[in-house]
Amino acid sequence: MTLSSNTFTGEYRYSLDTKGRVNIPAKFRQSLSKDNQNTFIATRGQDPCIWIYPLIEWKKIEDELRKLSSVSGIHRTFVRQIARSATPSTCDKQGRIMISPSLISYSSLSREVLIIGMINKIEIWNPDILEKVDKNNINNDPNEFNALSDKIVL
Amino acid sequence: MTLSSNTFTGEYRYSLDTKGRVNIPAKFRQSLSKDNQNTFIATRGQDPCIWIYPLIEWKKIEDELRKLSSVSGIHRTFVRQIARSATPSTCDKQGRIMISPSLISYSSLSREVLIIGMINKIEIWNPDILEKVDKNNINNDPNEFNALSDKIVL
DNA sequence: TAAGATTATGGTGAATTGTGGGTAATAATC
DNA sequence: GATTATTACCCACAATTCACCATAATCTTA
Repeated sequence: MTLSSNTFTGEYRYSLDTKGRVNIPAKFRQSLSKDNQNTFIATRGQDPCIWIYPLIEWKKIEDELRKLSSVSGIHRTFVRQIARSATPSTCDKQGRIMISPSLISYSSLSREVLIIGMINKIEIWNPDILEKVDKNNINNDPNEFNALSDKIVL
Repeated sequence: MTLSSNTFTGEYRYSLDTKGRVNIPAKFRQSLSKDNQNTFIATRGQDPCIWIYPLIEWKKIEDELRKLSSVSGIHRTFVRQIARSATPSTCDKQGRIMISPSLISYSSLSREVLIIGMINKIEIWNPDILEKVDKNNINNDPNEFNALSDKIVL
């Protein structure tokens, strides 16, 4: 009840059950505004993880994608990557959503999953893979973020 | 009652109890405006410490983070670092907030902690680590700040 | 010095939450 | 139309979380 609606933060270790369902953390569900009708859109992330948007947030993405001209090959590829795997899913009464087999294999999920609040969306990771990605990022220039100081004040 | 609301200054030595709770100094609590609902958001600092924002201040950060495009890898990493560890916590009747185990380990907190007012946020340090960081900074170019003269008047 | 505020510490219990699995309803396939 | 596969709903259980209470010690202020 404290954060803005449709805003997600925090990190949770949950499990993907044998039916391909995964729980949406209660805190995330509470943050959802009514007009989402408990519905999310799951799609391939730009990293090897799953991105999950609340319906309302997804519609903003749709609008952005519409603006990309399909005359450009890169644009087509980009739109295709995101659009083809986007699948809507509604929470069941226990607060879980279903993840499609193709998304599960894309993000190499097994039983244990890491759920991360990313402000306007949710990420689902295989914990081992995120760890590797993290290490990779650290090995890059640690002052990498400095350039962001023009864009954002903390 | 003298400073603007939601503005923090000063330094305090407090203790982290065995349940991971830490007291927010009374002076800081008194400085909080009502619309914060006694709620803070704790997250990883850019230094090895914890950053604690009053709810209202955090919402500004949220807005900034929303503007960063997830098409950029650096932006994703940046948002993830901050968002994944961001956890809201409301003061209990004793004036304490809960600190998550992952934040405690990130900032290497043990029983004794140093709480520092940083104007728009609060920092929580392991005193030993801050001392080291301070020494390090001194060893750098003492004129390092000069470049800031365009940005701030003292 | 006395009274009031503030901090330190830990215990308790009610409410919530994550998880597993059974079953009925619906959709898809042949 | 019959059979199979898929999906969503329901119930149950164990574990955790978290807010509240109580109390002692310390510090501040009148």
